[in-house]
Amino acid sequence: MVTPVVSLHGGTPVYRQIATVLRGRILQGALAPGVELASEQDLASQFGVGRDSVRDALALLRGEGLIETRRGFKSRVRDLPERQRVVLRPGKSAYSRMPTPEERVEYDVSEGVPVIIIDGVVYPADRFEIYAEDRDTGR
Amino acid sequence: MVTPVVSLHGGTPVYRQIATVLRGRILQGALAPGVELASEQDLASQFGVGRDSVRDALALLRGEGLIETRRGFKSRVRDLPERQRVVLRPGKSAYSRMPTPEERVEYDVSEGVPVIIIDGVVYPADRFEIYAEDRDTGR
DNA sequence: GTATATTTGTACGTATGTATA
DNA sequence: TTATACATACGTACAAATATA
Repeated sequence: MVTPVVSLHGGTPVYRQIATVLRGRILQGALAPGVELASEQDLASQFGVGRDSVRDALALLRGEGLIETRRGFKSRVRDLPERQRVVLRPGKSAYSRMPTPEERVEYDVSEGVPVIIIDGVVYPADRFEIYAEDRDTGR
Repeated sequence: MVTPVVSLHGGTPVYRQIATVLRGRILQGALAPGVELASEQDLASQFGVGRDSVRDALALLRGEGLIETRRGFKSRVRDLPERQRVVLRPGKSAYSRMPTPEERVEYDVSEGVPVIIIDGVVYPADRFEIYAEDRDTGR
């Protein structure tokens, strides 16, 4: 396979071009959940760019919740768990926002993952979804 | 006022220390919504660090939805609009995640702002909240 | 158990591009 | 036109966490 073209003169920043390539591989399945990406150094060599551009690209993907990175490890494609239902009772409301650093630690929320707030209770949005209960059927 | 202490040897990375200081000023009200922050260059001088550390700190705050940055402008504290209610009908579910780059453009979603998905419809989470309709009262 | 290498994180620098004032 | 400000992209160096020999 030929290394996808990344050009300095295409108008689009290099790091976004790289992010687009990697995002495509993830969404298309070439990079399956749980799979490790190449190291930043290797990606930089493969794309013929500096490590900075690769890191910016990976930061974008992290921000989209597509990959997760830990120091000492290569980046991995995120394995999205099934979302559990949280019932939103009639008359109640819910909103979503990014977590504070403290909340990220307390609830073990990955980068690029919002939280949902119901009655002041925090639900990481990658593990929970909201469900409006149907009174008639009770489910 | 004395410039808050930022130390290279405190264990906590400099850019996080700076983010903590600025976040505190925002949440405490010293930096009100709509107010401009000092330029990256000035902040770097004030804190006695490189521009990179300041930029990393601002990126954190952007990711938390606290500030917004536009090329050519100084960063500004975000002015959060009131959230409009979106009714979640009984039996329906909603979830939240970070938007794709395309969605961010299409729906004009700022950095650090998640989206809520109901029936495939995208709602920027800083402008909408979910409401479970109460059938008895109709509101 | 101890080094050594690998990998990401942090922090600095420089230069240039693009948008605004 | 000029100056300012943020964005991009390159580089270096070292720290911290992990994996390996």
